[in-house]
Amino acid sequence: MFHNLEKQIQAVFQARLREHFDITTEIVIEQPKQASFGEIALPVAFQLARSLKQAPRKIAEELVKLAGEIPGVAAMEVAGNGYINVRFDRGSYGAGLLAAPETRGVSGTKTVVEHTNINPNKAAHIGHLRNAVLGDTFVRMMRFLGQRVEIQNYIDNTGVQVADVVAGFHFLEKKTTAEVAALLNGEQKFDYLCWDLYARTSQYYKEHPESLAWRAETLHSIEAGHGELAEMAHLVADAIVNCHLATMLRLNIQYDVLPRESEILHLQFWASAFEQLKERKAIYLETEGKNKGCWVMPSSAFRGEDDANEDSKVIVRSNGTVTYVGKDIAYQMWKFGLLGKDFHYKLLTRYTDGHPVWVSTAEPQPAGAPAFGGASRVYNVIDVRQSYLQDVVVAGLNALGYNQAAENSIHFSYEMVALSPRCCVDLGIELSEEDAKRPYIEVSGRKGLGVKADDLMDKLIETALAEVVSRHPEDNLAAQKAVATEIAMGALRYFLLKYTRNTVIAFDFQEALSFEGETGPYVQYAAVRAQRILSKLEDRGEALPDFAAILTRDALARQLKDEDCWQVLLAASKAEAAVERAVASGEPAHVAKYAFQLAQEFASFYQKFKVLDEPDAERRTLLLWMTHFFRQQLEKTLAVLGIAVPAYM
RNA sequence: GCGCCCGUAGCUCAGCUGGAUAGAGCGUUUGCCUCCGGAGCAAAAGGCCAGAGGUUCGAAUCCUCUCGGGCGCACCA
Repeated sequence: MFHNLEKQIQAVFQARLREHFDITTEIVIEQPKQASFGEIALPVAFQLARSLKQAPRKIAEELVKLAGEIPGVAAMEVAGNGYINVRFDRGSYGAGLLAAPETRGVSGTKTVVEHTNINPNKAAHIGHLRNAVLGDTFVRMMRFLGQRVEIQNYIDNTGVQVADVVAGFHFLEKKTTAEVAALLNGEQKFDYLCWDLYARTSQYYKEHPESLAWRAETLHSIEAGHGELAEMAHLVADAIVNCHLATMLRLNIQYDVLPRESEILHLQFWASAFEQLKERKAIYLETEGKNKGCWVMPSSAFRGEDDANEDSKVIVRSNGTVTYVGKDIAYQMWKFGLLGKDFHYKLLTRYTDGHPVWVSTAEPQPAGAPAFGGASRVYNVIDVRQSYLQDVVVAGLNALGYNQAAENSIHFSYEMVALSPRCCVDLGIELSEEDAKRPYIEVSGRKGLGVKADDLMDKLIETALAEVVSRHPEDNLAAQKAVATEIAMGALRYFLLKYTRNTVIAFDFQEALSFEGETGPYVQYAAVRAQRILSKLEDRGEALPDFAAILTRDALARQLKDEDCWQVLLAASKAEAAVERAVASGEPAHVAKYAFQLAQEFASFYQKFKVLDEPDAERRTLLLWMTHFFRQQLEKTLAVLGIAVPAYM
């Protein structure tokens, strides 16, 4: 509704400018500094002042005259040096909201979002959570706007990190595959056990460099695809993937398909990409220097001509094996349907709502899997430190002549989650004097330094449960736990989303565990209170009034003269516009910010108006409708953020 | 050395493609439960937007330089 009206007003001004001044320009719309100035403001006169050689104010006055009557607009005023402030016709705006819920079609082209991508060798930590929550929320945002999106979670089940844990089990702990298998259902969570083992193995390498031969042997076995070590690697990786899926599900994060590196190798995805790269001369065989014997991509391809003297990037090592970037180019080509090959898929599991998760496999399977990949746009949610490698992947596509795909390959980058020095102290981690002075300490899987995702969630639930129990001692424990869980997960998702992507989060328990102020629970609380008013109405034996029948356009115009009511309604009507803007700017934080502002508006409304005790019938109906509308918009916005509305708080 | 990002209230952060008097939350101070539950509301204090130049009607936002901080630049992923 809000957005449509904006578009109409833009169109009118554009048309008038064309007709009378022969000018084609974008009509910028902004929010007036003060709400009392109107609903939207147009600074267009300033833009034109120069070319028309007239004072902005004069131009603005003329434009207002030329614009004439616009449906849905009550008045336009020139203010300041030349702003055009537009006031909506409140009656018709309200009637529009009441009449037509917004509907959207579903787009035909597919977008792929790749996120999570955790090495399957240890428990997930908060840094992984930021990745998954950002990716998941961005998917929800796009789906909300009617776009078709496929969620991929890439599994590097054949890499160094898995190999190190396998080497730890086999060489350090002298365990057989059967013995490792027995640990899967043991007392300690398997991903936690591997977390410790990974840190221990890394430490052992450091102290005994000769033991790095274990890694080489393990990697070799994994690549060959048979033997005890390869078998153990599969066991470990598959088990950890299941742990990760369970961890993410706690935050309501699901996937469509898990493409695995083992299949990229076995199905020879790289061979196809390699042929194309050689044919197009995107890479060449280096014959001298330190990269002699490697296939490399010249730096000019991904750095620009100015830095042509920079190092080129090795794609195939002198021993014939392909690097990570090479595999990633092949994988990226597959996502766009440009590789000429596909995985086979088998059903890995179904979520309780029936949604299937597929996993790649090397053997042909009976039909049943949907068509994956073949996207027209791809978002890779990867932290900003890998920008350089993502640039190389895009350069690869460009060098192959796939410029369209290159252009639609988006590195959805974000900054890391680090630990605040205080947080390290809380965790009992000793810091060097130098580190203690730093603004934040980087998480390190190799050192076992970090906050595990499941631990954090447990702690949040525990904290929330204490609150719930003290506020609602009458309810049973299971219900209390369910509510506490929704609050805790809401708090966590909001915490990870409130920062814009390129802000480093210095993690701090005190802030993450807060349920007051700009937090998820604050927003949830607003929705719960709105719902509570509506259920109180039922408790009193009343049904929801027939809003449309009572709230005619005239009645709305009458009632919405109240500035406070109008502002709340206006804010609530902007949910769709807020999501649209956030998708355009690629910033989930904007949706979080909007949700918070909306909750603030309602909290204020709630304090000011006693909805159920309102004596005037028409006004009471309006307040009830606003409460209902607000609740609906808030729930919708929270759903986009992946946050539930608890039954009570 | 080269490249990218950042520097806004005591602290943590917003500030959409330049636009009206720079905004939140936390913390501090002060009010508000005869209630649709206070995980809340109302209000106060708190700013040379790191610094210096420039571009223009107009700069926290764009350009240049300086200072301070972070991250990249493997035959690791």
